[in-house]
Amino acid sequence: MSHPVSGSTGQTVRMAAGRKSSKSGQQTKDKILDAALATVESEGLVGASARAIARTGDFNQALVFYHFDSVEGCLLAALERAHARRIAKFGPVLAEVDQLPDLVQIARELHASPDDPDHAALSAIVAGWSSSSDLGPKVLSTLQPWNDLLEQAIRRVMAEHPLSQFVPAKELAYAVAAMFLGIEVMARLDADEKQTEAVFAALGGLANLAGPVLDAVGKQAD
Amino acid sequence: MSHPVSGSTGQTVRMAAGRKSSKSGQQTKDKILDAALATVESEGLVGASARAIARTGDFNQALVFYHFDSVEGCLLAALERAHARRIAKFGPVLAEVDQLPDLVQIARELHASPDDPDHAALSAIVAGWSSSSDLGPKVLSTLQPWNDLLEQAIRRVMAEHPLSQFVPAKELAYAVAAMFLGIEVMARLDADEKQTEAVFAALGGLANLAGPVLDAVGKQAD
DNA sequence: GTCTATACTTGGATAGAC
DNA sequence: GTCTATCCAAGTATAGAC
Repeated sequence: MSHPVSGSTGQTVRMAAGRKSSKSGQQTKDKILDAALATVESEGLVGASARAIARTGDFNQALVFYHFDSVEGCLLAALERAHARRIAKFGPVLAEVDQLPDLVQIARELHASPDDPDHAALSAIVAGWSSSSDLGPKVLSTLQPWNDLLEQAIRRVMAEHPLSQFVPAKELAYAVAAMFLGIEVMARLDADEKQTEAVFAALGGLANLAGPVLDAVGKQAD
Repeated sequence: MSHPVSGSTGQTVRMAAGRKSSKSGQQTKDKILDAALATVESEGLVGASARAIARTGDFNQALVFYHFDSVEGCLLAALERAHARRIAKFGPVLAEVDQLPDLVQIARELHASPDDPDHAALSAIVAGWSSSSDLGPKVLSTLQPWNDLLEQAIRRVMAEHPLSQFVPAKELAYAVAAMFLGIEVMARLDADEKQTEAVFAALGGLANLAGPVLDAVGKQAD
């Protein structure tokens, strides 16, 4: 069935003492992670069993355990890789934001970037793993960079504003991150994208409003 | 709606031709739903199988299928019952809110009411079922009352303010609901409650700030 | 009408082939 | 080092007892 060594001739580069190149291993890992995310997206987190993942990617289900020890480990690795990608792509932009509308715009792009099909799966994993033991902390630490970036962005937005001292940036960043997570979760429940679009549009509008309002308050505070 | 015949003695009332009262059936149903929520809370949504639920409630696992057809059906029923309870309890209060700080306060109470252990399970189900087909819409319609209540509350908060016409209450309600959902999801990932507490406190502070700010802008707009 | 014993399906994990 | 055949546990669901 199928072709485990598609494309390449299976050229396992020979290294010292019978060790093969780790290249094929890495490729397989990537293939598994791709399949894992795709499966979560199509079947939901509950339906993402090792077998289902293997069906999606057309490989033997035991590979999941060989490469990642367990299904949970596999999904965690997928989560981490996808987040790393997204941070790499959006982190630099986010690090420059100093206006509220830009922040909303980035969230909007994060929500629906066509080249990033992982997206829907991410919120499903984060949300679905509000379960026990050691997974929570690990997921949380994967998410942490976003919070940090958001916190700094909020500080830049409020910089030099007279009210900035009353705005707890860390907690607000947490709340904003929670909001975007919540929107993703709701979007997955909702069939039509239009409502989500409307919400982002409304947030954008409010963000545009916030600038002048804060300015007005700033003047009045003088 | 709660117990139609609460307060009676709990005997199996004999009816014509060997039919028993449906009361025992209802009691069993409630027992199952209680166990279902408790299981989601302790094992996570993924771990909430019929067997796990039955273990928690100490009954035969097949009862889940007899009374609710499927595990999904059981969890959906549990979700609906719990939300109905919460709406019954907090709906009237929410319907009176006309100030931002009160809104945050209600969210805070919703988050941790000691007599309502269902809470953590709810967000887990909502979040985890961002999966396929017909579940999404059903969950969404269960959630709808909250959105409506929030929308009206926002309209009352903004009533007669010069900027009210620029605030899309429906979309903002959606975003606020998403935020609270997101906070619950994050809270389940997080081990310590302190961070969540801090976030609610910060939101409360900001809400207190918002009143004067909006007033100031209102004056300036004249 | 209510519940249990049991049949059958799928999933996780490993011992061993290549 | 990579992958497959196979085992056993756990899951869903029903046929039939009470």
